[in-house]
Amino acid sequence: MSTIKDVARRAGVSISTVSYALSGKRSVSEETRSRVEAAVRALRYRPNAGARILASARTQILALSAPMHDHTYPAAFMTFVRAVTQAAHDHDYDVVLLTECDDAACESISRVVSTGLVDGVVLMDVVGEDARVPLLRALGVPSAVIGLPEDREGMSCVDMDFGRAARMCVARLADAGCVQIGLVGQPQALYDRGLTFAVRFREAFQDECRERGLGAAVTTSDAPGAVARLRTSLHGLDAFVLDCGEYAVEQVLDELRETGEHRLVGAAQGLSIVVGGPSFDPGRFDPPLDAVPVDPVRSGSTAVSLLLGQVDGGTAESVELYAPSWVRHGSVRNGGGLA
Amino acid sequence: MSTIKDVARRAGVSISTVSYALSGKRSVSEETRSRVEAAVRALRYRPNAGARILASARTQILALSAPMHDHTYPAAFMTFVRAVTQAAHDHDYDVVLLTECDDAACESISRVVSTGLVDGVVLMDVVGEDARVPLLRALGVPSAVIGLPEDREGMSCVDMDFGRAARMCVARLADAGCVQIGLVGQPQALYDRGLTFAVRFREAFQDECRERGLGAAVTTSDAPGAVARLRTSLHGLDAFVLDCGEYAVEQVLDELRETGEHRLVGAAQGLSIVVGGPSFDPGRFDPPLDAVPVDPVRSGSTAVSLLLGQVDGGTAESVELYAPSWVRHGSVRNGGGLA
DNA sequence: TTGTAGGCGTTATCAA
DNA sequence: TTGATAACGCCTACAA
Repeated sequence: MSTIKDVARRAGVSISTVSYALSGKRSVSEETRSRVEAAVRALRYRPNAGARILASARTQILALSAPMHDHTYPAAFMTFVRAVTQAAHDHDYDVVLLTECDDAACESISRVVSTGLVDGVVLMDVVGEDARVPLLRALGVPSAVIGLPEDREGMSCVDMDFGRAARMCVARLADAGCVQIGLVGQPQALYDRGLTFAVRFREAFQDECRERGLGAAVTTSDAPGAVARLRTSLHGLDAFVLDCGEYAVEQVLDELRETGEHRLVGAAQGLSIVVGGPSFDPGRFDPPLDAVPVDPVRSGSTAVSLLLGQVDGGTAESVELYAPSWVRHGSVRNGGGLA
Repeated sequence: MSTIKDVARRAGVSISTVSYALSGKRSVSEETRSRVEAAVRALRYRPNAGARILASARTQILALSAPMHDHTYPAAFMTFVRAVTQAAHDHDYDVVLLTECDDAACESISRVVSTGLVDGVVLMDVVGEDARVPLLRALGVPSAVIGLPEDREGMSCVDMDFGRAARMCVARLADAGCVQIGLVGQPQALYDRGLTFAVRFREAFQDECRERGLGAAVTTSDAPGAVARLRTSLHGLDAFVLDCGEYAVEQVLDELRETGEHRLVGAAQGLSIVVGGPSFDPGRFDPPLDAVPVDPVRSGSTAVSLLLGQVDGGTAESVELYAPSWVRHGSVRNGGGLA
């Protein structure tokens, strides 16, 4: 491996000139610059990461804390991880992936931060009272949170507005003439863990139904039979909101299939269905389903931008809850009150 | 942030003594060691990553090249990524995740290697003629491949023996008395890309059926209707081998459900089904399915071990194809010829 | 058992 | 516009 010294010698200039020619942090004559560039190419020079980090106190690396536990949805995990790494690479950053949970997650974060391995930390999969949040604050490291922890003083957060998403689902169903709405929520464990997107969605769903005087029932997607469970507590059910994983959506459709009701999804006299906040494609079900999907790319790139803003000396504390948008596939009657 | 200098001063020893006390690379008296440790705790000292990397030419970081394209299975991706990061952490290594595909994947790899950011590279999702393989060889960097590229001279590879897995599926079905076997393979795109596990499985399936004089038919899982397609080309179908994604497995079961055949899966006169090489749980289907699953933890930890062996000066070139093992859930009649 | 000191490859300050 | 040179923080021969 050739070093900056070799480049300097070959280009007939000093080391510092090479450094500046490459970083552009001070002006260099056109002629020297091209001599330096030629030498760089000839020697296939690449600045050494360790030396650069030591001298500049910038690593061009950020940590992504993406804890993986039994209830992690693979599709969501993958999509968000991809979005964050993509956004990071767009800004010439690499990503160190930390997959531990709970205490081990905190230990990993403190290790990479306090050894100076990373310039900042992105948090995925946050819960209401997330131990990583006070940790990041204590460490005083640039950071961004995908999700909405309770305690967000001084934190930068980004997420879809799941409350608004739930209200949007209810509103459209109501506009379409539905009056008895059942929610198939996440597995109970997610609420117990306090995953904020799930909690926010469910609460807003109930609030909106109450405010509109609609019948509402709620169940979780731990076991099959969600449709039957909802029907026992709410008669005349005419719409479903599915805030659950891909597989649970399939189970609901299977249940409807047994009675042939799946053929009437979206029909004037049939059931209406909408999926809340999926990170998978709601159009590939049979029948295709309307949805209010999250936007992982937006979440990821916003998180990275918020983070890098702090690295460059900016301030933190900004919460970006972006508006949900509706994706129509015809599973809500009357086109969701708009047709 | 306190440095090794602060620790040395506080402990009343020299810098090198602190270094040695912490690394254990030379003996230190019990008394000084404890004084050093006390100082480390008091100052919350953590060695600086950049400095350590620069001085030691070891980064304790490895790159995981896990290209994400449209056909990537989320569950498999997640499981393997987790396994690799877990194994790396067990060896005090961090993982830089590279998600780009094709040329961009190669560029990322050469960047992190030639800047000296990583000590080695793990490859996931390799295809037969994978451009990353010759690249790694040219770079002369420690590496390990999860999968089996054509050209593996000087490479360390690990994977389940998918050929043997396919033969095992056929053998058990044959032992159970099945004579007409249909394979639902991966989407065509995976074969076109040359993903080795898919190709190896399919070829071995066909070979084994031929050698045993069994009827065999093959289709892909691009579109629903796999069962019907197989039946048009093979009459009297009595067994299925499913080497495909989770969703495609569901579709096959749905198809059988329409005719009520799903109730006879595994029965003496019914259909037999086995899933080849899944990284998802085959027991959660209805009915639960027998399978010959991959072992992502084994693949990941073996890959990391092979890699770190090279970092410590060992040699490369070793191919570990571990034997498949059968997971029984009752979807093959006669218990797979063993009951 | 411990200390001294050179070097790792950059960046950035200070002169020129 | 350019060049010396002092950090950056740690590791590790070499000495004692």
